[in-house]
Formats: sequence, structure tokens, C-alpha cells
Amino acid sequence: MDIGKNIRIKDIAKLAGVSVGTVDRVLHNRGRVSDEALKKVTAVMDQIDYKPNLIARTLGSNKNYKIAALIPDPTGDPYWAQTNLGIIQAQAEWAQYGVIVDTYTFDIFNKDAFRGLAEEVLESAPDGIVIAPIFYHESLPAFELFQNQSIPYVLFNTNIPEAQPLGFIGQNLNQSGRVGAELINLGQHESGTFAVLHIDEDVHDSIHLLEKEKGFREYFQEHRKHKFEIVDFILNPNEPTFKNQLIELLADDTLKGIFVSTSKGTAVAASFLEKYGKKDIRLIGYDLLEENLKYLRSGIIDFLINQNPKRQALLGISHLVNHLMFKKSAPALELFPLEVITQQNVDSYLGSGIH
Amino acid sequence: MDIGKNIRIKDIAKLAGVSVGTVDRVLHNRGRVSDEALKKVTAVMDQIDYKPNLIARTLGSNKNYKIAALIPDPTGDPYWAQTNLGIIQAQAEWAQYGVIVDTYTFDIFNKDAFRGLAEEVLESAPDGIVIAPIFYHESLPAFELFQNQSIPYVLFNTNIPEAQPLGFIGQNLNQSGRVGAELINLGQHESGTFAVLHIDEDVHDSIHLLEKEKGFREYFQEHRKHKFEIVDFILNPNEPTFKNQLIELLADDTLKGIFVSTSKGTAVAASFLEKYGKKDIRLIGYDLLEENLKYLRSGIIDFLINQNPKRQALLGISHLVNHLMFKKSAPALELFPLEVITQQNVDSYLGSGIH
DNA sequence: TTTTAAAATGTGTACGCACACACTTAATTT
DNA sequence: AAATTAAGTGTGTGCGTACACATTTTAAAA
Repeated sequence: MDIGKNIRIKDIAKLAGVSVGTVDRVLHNRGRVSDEALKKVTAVMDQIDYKPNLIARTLGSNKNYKIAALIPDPTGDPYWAQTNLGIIQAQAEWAQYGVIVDTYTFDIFNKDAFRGLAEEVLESAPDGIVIAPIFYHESLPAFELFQNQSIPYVLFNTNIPEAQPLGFIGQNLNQSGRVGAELINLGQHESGTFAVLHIDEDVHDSIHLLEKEKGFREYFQEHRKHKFEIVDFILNPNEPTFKNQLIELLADDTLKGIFVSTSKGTAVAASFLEKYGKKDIRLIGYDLLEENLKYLRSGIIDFLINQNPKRQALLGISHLVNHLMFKKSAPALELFPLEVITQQNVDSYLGSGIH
Repeated sequence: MDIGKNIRIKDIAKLAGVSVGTVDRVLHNRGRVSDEALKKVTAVMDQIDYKPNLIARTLGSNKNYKIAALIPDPTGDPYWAQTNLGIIQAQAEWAQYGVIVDTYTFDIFNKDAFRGLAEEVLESAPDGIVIAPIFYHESLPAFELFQNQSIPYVLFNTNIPEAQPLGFIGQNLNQSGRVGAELINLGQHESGTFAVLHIDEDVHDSIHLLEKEKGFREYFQEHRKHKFEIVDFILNPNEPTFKNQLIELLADDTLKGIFVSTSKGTAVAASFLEKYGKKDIRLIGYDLLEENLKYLRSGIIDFLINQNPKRQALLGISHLVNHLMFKKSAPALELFPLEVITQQNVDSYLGSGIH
């Protein structure tokens, strides 16, 4: 291995017996180059392993990139607040590289407002967009707009197969449900009932939640050691019937475990288990939200599956910057590991700067 | 927020009414600067938020950094092979920035050879060192050598409190044992026996393994719901008595679970459980080694705690590069999350490029 | 006061790449 | 054959920082 200096364009030029300008034209195939010169340069290129100095390249173009982040309003919403933290961290991390991240938030109950927002974003002419497209139908026209203006965009949190983004960052929801099933099933030696709860103020992403339930049920079909009954509920905590529905569920003495498909719903379910002294019912939910941590530490919640909303946002922006600034491509599909959080390992996650 | 161009040294100079050279001297406090000039520059610095352009800075210094990685010989050792993979990945990742990583391997049974290696490494005059210091006593003089030559070094895998490295990358072993205890205890409703096995060809890091056991036992002292007996063994698979010791252990009908403190030992224990049809005994071990994955998928192993040797090495080198090249400091203590791996989430870990 | 040293400050260049522009040579047109 | 256009090629500059070196200013010594 030759340890010395890296090969520069200048070196290629010298080896090929042409000027740096010609090499530059060959490398980026711009301008015109004679067949003869082209041959000489490509001959050298085949011989050596030229790796452009990304630092120098970036310094030269030295643009100030503007990135737009579209997420649901994080105010009073612990899940999207985590996402927002990821955006803020990305902002701080990339600020010194001249990257500016503008966050645009929308009301998760107001689909119409979302339509207008996409246009508002475009007016600011961003160089790239990261978006958590929780509205399926309303997102499609937005993507078309982005595509027309050829603005690269990255999806996270919710995947939309019809879109053609730079990449998607999230988790395999079906497999996530299977993990939930596996954890709820562990060490259960008697038959009984498991409940799947979709607790959400809104139903916009119920499709995604149902994907988790599908995985959950599939697991038990493949591992039918004991006879388990699985019941499922789609609950809205704002409905007056909500409380009674849960109480009725808890009254079932055969209930062995509860799998909550939403992060916010997890704490709600936990509060009921605590209130009615049902500590022995295994509870599995999502995400390291403050409330959830409290119940995890007190033993009400047994497992949390970490969706890592913060890092999803952080990585989404990093992908975009790598694409824009360093012309580095990232995998189109970045599926995060399905992290299992328990009382004993939760601190190791909270302490780790990466997560 | 002012979106325009970032503030450059040139701008500070103009605002302070001095030259860029003076600003440079103030920023890096080199050379002499008059009180008056110092005051003018610091006054401007207080006003504005100057963030040096790391790209330009790096381009200028444009050195070829040489990093030495000291690890146990990965040949025929799946754990250190993972570590080696991390080094190779780091190599590829940083190659275009002019970073060269030289790997020095040593025999885990030959402490004397290790002493010589440290000197050999120093002869190559590396700019930084990453090291997995599995020999406690033999490492100390090596660190002193590094310190004397003021070569920055990063520890990973094994922490040595007496050392003064740039940072340590690893896990909290006590807490790791607690996680093992928690997982082995989950859903166990009858009293019985748990075994802690330290299966290792060598005893050099038994101190560290015992730290895991300590955490394991502490967990049960704090959560004494049922009456559990905990037995522990330090076993060498090369000893002739090894097989019988394990068979004897498995003959105990009250045995509910086994916690293996080493990654290689995990597969060994699994093979015994499989051979003697003791599938119901809960088995918890370490790391995503090929062998372990096989037993995890077949259900012999119930949980693996991921120590992520690959990423430990990768991150160790990244820390060093950030320090050398970008003058960015990293946390002195990077404790990885204690990742719980199960049959259902293992693929999400293997598929993820980050892990 | 002049000389000499020290302190303070300014100027210039390299780092590697991208891109603008000027220049040379060859091919057409007038 | 001269003038014009096009094709091909080389030169030069900026990006922001770091650092070497030249230059100016100030203080101390002769």
C-alpha cells in the first residue's frame, strides 16, 4: 500500500500529460474533450484509485444549504417533541457547515392546513426536505410538488410506498408487532387473554398501527403453544366511553397481557393498570417518553419498544446533508433496530449520546 | 436569525479593526498580542457567534493521519473478528480523509508478546492509538509510553481506571449483569436455581466477568420475590473436566436458567442444552456471533445482550479522527446501550447498517 | 540620539477542488 | 487567403483556515 500523499487531480493530470482542467472535464464529463485526451485520462484512472478529497470539494462549493423539516406540532405532544429534539440536534450539528434547518409544524387534526403548508415550504425554496408524512392521501400531492421542483426529500416515521424519496427512515412495523408478541408471551405458561390496544386521539395512522397488530397475531399463529385469545380495541381517549371500555377489559380475570401500539397510549394504559392494582398484567408499549419511563421504573410497564423518534429525525437530516453537501448516497431504506427497553437497561439508553 | 454568509475570521478582523493574523493569534492564543488588540478582538467575539469552518480548517492542515489499532488476534475468534470488522469499516470510511489504520494483533495467551507490541507500535510513530487492553497489568506501562510520547489513545472493550485515555468506549458491566438477571427472572414463578457461567479459555479478564456476576446477584438481592439459589462456575472449555462439570449442572432439576458471561461461552452452553434436550432452561448470553445466532433462532438461547464489538471499534477510531483531524472532543466515557436481542428483533439489528 | 532587540502586527501562500475564463489550435465560412 | 466559428485545452482564482515570514512599531540598550 502506498502510504504517501493521496492522489490529487493535479497528479492525474501530470500522469496523463494533460492539464487539471482537462481532467476535471473528464471526471465530471462537462465541456468537450478530445478522444485522445479522454483515453489518456481514463487510462490513468484505471491504473490508480482516485478518491476526491471531499473536504476540498465542499469548501469550494461552500453553499449555505436550507433544509425544511415538516413534522406534526410538538407542543404538548411528547412523541413529536422527541422528533423535534432530533431536528434541533441536527441543526446544531450541521450549523457550522452552513446548514440551516427550518421547521414547519402542522396540526395532526387538520389535514387541510397540511396541504397549504407544503406550498408554503416550497415558497421558501429549500434545498431539501425531511418529512413525517402521517397523512397518507394529503402527502401524495406534496411529493409531486417536490418532485416537480426536483427538491430531494427524505421520509421518516411513516413510509409511503408510492413516494420516491431519497430514502425512508423508520422501522418494520410488522416485525415490531412480533417483538411485542414475543415479549408478552415470554414465560406465560397458562392460557389466557392478550389485548391489543390502539389508543390514539386520531385515526389517521391506524393503518400503520394495524400493521403492528398483524405482526402480533402472526407471531401467535406461528407459536401456538398455549391457547391464547387475542382481543383488540381501537380507542380514543377523548371519547366518553373510553374509560369504561378499559375498565371492562381489566375486569377480565384471564387477561395476561396488554400490547399498546402507540407511545402515548402506553402511559394511558399504564395509569389504568396502576389505578386498579393490576400490576401483574404484562404491559408492553412504545417509546421512552417521560410518562412511560415513570411507569417502566415502577414496574407497571414491563417492556418498551423504542422507535427512536429523535434519531429518526436526526438521521433524516444527516442523509439529506450528505446528499446535498458531500454527494454521498445513503441507503434508500434505513430500518432501525427494534430496541427492547427494560427497567434494567433503560438508563444505558438514556445515557448514550447516540440514542 | 441572519441567514447570510457565515462569519469568517476575515469578518472578525474587519470588525475589530485588526488583521486576520492578529485574530488568528487571539483565537489560538499563540504569539503575542497587545492588550489593546486583544480587547478589540474579544469584544467582537463576545458580540458575534463565531463558528470556525471545520472544512476549511481540515483542508489546510491536510495531514495524513496514521492510527494504530491494537486488538487480540481475530483469526478463529468470532468475537474479535467482529471488532476487526469495525476497524475495517472505519478504515474504509476515513480513507478518503487521508486516515490510515494499521492493525496490530496479539495473542490472548501471550502476555509477554504484548509488551513488545506496544513498543513496535510506537516505532511506527502513529498519530493516535485505539486499544482493547485486555491485559490489565501489561497495559499500564504501554499507556505510560503513549503518554510520554503524547500520543492520544482511546480504550475500548475493557476499561482501565488508572489510564488517562482520550476516552473509553464500552458498557457498564455491572448493569449488564443486572439486565441478564432481569431477563432470566422474567415470568419465573417457582423457586429454583440459576447458574452463572464464566466460560473462557483464559482467565485474564475474569475480573470483568465477575463484575457482571456482581450485578446479576445484586439484582436478585433487590428483587427477592421468590427464593432463588445462584451458583457460579469459572470454566475452561479446554480442561478435561469441563464437560462433566456442565453435565452435572444440567442434571440439577431445579435449574431454571443459565447466564453466560462470555460471548464464546454462550454457544458452548447452548450446545450442551441442545444435546441434553434442556430447551426449557432459559439461556442468556452475549453477542451476535454466528454460532449464537443459530441457537437464538432455534430457541435454545432466549436472549443475547449485544456488546456490539464492531461498533465499539468503529467508534473508537472515529473518536480519534475527530480529535486529530477536526479537533472535536468526544465524551470521555461512551457507554453503549445494553441491547437486548431476541428471536424476533435480531434481524432488525443485523439489517441495520449502524449496528 | 542612534542602535539593537523584542514585541506586535500585517501579508502571503498552501491545502484540493470547482468553475470561470482566456487562450490555442483546427475546422468552416466568406 | 483572411475572417469567423468551434473545439479543445490550459491558467487562474476563490472557498476559510493555519501558519510561515516579512514588516512595522515599541521598548530597551548603547
